[in-house]
Amino acid sequence: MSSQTFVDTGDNSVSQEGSARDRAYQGVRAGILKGDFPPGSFIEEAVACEVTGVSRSPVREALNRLAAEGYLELHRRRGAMVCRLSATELRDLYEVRLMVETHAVRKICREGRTLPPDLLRLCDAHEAMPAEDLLGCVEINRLFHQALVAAAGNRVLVDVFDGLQAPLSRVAMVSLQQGFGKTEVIEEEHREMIAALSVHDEARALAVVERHLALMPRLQSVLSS
Amino acid sequence: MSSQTFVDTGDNSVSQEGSARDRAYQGVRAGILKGDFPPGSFIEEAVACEVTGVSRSPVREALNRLAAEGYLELHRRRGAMVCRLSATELRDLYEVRLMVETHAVRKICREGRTLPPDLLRLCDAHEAMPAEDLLGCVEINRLFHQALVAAAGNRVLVDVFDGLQAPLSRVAMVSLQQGFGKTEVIEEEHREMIAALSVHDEARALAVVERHLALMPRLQSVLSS
DNA sequence: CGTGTACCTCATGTATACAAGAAAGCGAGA
DNA sequence: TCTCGCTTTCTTGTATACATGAGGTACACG
Repeated sequence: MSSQTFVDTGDNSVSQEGSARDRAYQGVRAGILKGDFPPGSFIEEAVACEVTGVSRSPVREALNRLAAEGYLELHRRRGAMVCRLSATELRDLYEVRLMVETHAVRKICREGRTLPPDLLRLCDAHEAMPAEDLLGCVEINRLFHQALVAAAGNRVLVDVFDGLQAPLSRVAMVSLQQGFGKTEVIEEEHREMIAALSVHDEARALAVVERHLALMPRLQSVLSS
Repeated sequence: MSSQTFVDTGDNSVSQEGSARDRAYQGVRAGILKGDFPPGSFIEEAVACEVTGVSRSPVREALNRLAAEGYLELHRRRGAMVCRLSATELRDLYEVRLMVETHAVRKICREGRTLPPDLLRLCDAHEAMPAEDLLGCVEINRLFHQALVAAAGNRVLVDVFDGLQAPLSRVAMVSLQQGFGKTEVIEEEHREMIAALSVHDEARALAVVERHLALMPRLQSVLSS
């Protein structure tokens, strides 16, 4: 999640061992995604401290970062509320996501860009991933699309895409939990995209992307809870 | 700057009086834009404390926010470095900005959306603004384009646009300081955009936007210093 | 004179103590 | 019994103290 401007250490993994702030960030984020902190609920700093085992200073920084990424809403002197996902926001979100990925696909095809080998490896990793590791599946999926956008060669575009990831990850997580998203289908469509992009078939690639992104915004009701 | 997910108090002004964190944020941001902290330099927390008159806790939170917005790069155990703006990043940035504003313009025209009265008032405000208030001009310009994008009716798109503002504001600031951007020209083009959008003339509106956004990325040399 | 090492300094990362405001609970009056 | 207001308590906002690791300097050795 390189939306935050850190010196990227290169590893894009979920490094559990890092600073106290990182542990707090990972812990609270996982809690939100897994549903331990439901939408609309407030996360008290003290609770976050107990959960993650660090003191308030790094916890506050983690909460600030999660707010900047769109997981939380900070209410002055009230605390951090887990964002609700409304139906309209979901629609807006997928419209913007489609705009971004469409732009990337067009650029890749028109400029004849070569795809990085990461994309294929991510498909294999997706296949090898145990189906019960929901967080892992979501992460792999995120990395695939991120690599796709990155292949367009515009770093700012990747940053924008990363900025959408907070609600997208939550949607994906709920989607898998509810049994909507089938990982096999997703992976198959990913391979289709690679096939179309490899030969710079813009029309076909766009069609696949649109179909792929049209699947998800079904589960509005589940989210606002 | 609603990139940060706060409960918007409604006023979009630069409220100097707020929490200590806000004062620190405003102070350091202004210092970066005015050039007191040149690109590539490190901002020590102690210095930021002296400048803004608050203690390290709120200063750290302000620096974290500025990093999330793209003003600073946080180096672990090294501190906060003012981001350099490279030529390629500038190119990428304007490509993405054009994508966003183009999308907004298309949507406004195709869906026959009415423009908010704010747009005209912002033009008047721009005209009335004293030319020596560079920060104020940059802010007005930002608000105009933000309102334009907002008129498309997609909140996420506005958030994405806001996320681009850090480097855009810096470019605009340098542009004015160096005497590149003429405020009269900018304002005139703004009025042209409004005219084209009011009658939903998509082709003309797109042409104006492209011309308007093509002006700026001239001053690569000035920025990386 | 150049280089390497050890120590020292200082900035950041973390923890904790203090201040202030908000919300909930309690009591008195209507 | 309901309502208004006060007090109490708890949470967040801010300040400061302590821990840790990076970088610089000085000294010794080749």
